[in-house]
Amino acid sequence: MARRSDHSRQELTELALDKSLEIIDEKGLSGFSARAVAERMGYTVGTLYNVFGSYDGLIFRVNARILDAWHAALAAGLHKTKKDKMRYLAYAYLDFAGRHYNRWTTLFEFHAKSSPPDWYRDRIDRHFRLIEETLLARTQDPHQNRRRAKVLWASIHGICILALGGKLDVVGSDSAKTLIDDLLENYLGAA
Amino acid sequence: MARRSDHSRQELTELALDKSLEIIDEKGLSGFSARAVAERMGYTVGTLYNVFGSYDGLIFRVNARILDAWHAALAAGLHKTKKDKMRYLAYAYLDFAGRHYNRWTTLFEFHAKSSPPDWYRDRIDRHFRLIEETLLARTQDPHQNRRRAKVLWASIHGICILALGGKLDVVGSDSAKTLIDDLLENYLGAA
DNA sequence: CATAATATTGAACAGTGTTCAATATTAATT
DNA sequence: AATTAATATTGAACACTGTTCAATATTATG
Repeated sequence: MARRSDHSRQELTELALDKSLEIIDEKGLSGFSARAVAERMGYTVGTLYNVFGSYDGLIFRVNARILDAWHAALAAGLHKTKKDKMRYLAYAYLDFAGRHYNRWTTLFEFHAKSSPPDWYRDRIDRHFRLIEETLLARTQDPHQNRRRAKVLWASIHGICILALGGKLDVVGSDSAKTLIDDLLENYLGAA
Repeated sequence: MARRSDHSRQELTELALDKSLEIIDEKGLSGFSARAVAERMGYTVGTLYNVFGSYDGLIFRVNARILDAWHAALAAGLHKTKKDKMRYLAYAYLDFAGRHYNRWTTLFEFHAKSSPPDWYRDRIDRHFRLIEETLLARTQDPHQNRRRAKVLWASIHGICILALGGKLDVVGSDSAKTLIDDLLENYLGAA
């Protein structure tokens, strides 16, 4: 039996999240389970439930981790970019989704039974604000800006999720990148 | 015990698909299970597996039904529409997704372990061709046409899935319809 | 009418999230 | 230091999932 002094509560959550991402990287969400995580931690399901309360509670934390990494990857290069920030953002979006495909799809394949906690919604908002602020360099009208941000956000998401999921017959020249180029060219070029 | 003369094989599949859609309409994919379908049919799981082979096999058939209904809804009004067919198509897309939300999300929430059968891919292609052909009225270059169809297809999909899923803060004026309008206006207006 | 063929059943299996009494470990108190 | 209170950990149990398959019931065939 694992002694309770082996890991503090915080170390325990850290360990759980690490092992969770490990499993997701290896097998995706379908290979993910509470018992699988517990086993890799060297603990049992009970302990996991004592820490996270429920399966949903655990995955929300895992997804928050993924969102944090994703946001960091987007924001990092954005500050260094001077011209055409919007295009950089879209590329970086696609790049992360492709590089960490299993983590990225987990964000959307997971359908919680309960509604997301506040700290999770905050991370979604933060993600969205990135596009909104990048667009702000182009437009001044805040209403129009928000609407355009939503359209671009949703469109880029749609392109990534269908293209990377192999549901758009994207081969050769018509890669996901090309589609994003086409979207930005025509949508923003006209606006 | 149900006699095997009660329903022919075809009647059996029909019954199963009907009950499946019934459950999905009521509870969504999370309330859907092989046993639940069998129970409503008045049979047992074994019979269901004898007919459909596997859970994935069943759901692919259910989803094909949903795609058929969706395609019919899109195509029906499209032929009657004269001007701005593209806008009609996008509206009809959104309308079906909203009117039969549980059926629509089932199409995307279901993640098969096996790759889809040919007759399923055909239905996806047929769906995509609708946009492609509608666009053809605008452009002549087939390469450009295909690319634009993909971009629009993915973008509209992204808008619907995020907006209807409540992940875009779409309230008041910024409804999903408004976003679609904005997309078509700017993307096609420039092209 | 006997036999071959097959449709249907229901129990069994391994897996899932979830709960919770029993136990082991630590902290607090005397 | 010994006892007691508090809590972390366990593992069995529950209801559910998809899946399999021998046994049985039903129908078709010779």
